[in-house]
Amino acid sequence: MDTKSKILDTAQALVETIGANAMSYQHISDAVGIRKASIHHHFPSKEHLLESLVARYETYFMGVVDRIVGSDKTGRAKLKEYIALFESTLREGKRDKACPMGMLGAEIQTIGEKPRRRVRHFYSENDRRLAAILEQGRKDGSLRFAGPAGALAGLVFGLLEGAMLVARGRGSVAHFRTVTGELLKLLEG
Amino acid sequence: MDTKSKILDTAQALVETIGANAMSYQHISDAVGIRKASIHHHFPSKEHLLESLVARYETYFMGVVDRIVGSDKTGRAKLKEYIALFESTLREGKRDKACPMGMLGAEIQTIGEKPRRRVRHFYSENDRRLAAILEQGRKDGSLRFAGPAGALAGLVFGLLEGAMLVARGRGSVAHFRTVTGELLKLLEG
DNA sequence: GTCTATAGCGCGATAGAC
DNA sequence: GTCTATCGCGCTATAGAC
Repeated sequence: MDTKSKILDTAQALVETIGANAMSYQHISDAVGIRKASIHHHFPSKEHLLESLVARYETYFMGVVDRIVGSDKTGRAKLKEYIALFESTLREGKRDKACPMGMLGAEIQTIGEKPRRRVRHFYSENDRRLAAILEQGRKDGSLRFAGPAGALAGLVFGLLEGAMLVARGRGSVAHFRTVTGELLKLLEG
Repeated sequence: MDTKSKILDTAQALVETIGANAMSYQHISDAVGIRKASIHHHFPSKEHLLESLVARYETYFMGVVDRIVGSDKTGRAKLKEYIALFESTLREGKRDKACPMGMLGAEIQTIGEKPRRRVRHFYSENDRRLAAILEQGRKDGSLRFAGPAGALAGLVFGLLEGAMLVARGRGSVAHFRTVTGELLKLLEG
């Protein structure tokens, strides 16, 4: 695997556990096994690094979600798979991880203009796909709710981000599972 | 107002906007109008400062919530007031603010052991009160849901924290209102 | 209780050799 | 593309005068 990807992998893991503000070139240097100056060769500034990180994550995440959307399942089954994506991040590694887009959302005022725009773009792209899943569920009868699917998509995504942060704060994946189970119950009427 | 309170007020506003990691003694020094060394006289270390901040916020917040719980209203009306607390924080000041306990939840790995314990304690105390509001709503018929009220309390709180972060990321209080409106619709059956 | 002064460190970033 | 070396800054924290 090339150095650039190794740097991004490490940076992403750091954002997921301690956040972008607490992450440093020194951390990445130690983990990847190259010097700080070499990181600057690939990513001239921290803002560039974060921008690349968000762009890569959006490509990866939307690819996974697109496969879920395009599969041959009920809306409710797709929603369950979507939720499972977040739970798998939470369970990853030794220490609980939060969604990188949730962490960067919390740090949105300090990450710089370009990363900020990328994070907003991620939110928009995600909402479109999640709304499509929910709308399908309503049409095929596997989910029950009133009003625009986009509004409910905002609820579901906000819930997943918040529940991850709280669950991690409590050191409890069980808490996350309880909360998402509750959501599914509400949407099954 | 005494210096200690001024320092805590400023620190809290900073946590709500940029987070604990981005907040520095220099920021507080500039805003309060005293020197960095004077802040250390009141709070020997940043960890002490954060610990006091969370303790004070819990006392304040639970006091407000207790008044809501003890009032003569339906469970649904109380839930609306509880939600309004979060929206008022989001609208506060020039730049959108997030809930300080949500911000510290995101930064939970880097704030130190004592503040971490206080944040967890806040979550527990909050859940008890929110569950009581929801349970009352179910009994008086103003809210409809199945299963333990504690599980739904986790859902509601997670949603509020997450929706605040996402709404702030999008620079849109309207997003928060849409999402919380959607939650109330789901709980009204 | 507030001040000046400073220690000591880690940060992001750059210059230039190889 | 990676290295050594270093710059300049901001950070938390401390010592000691007033």
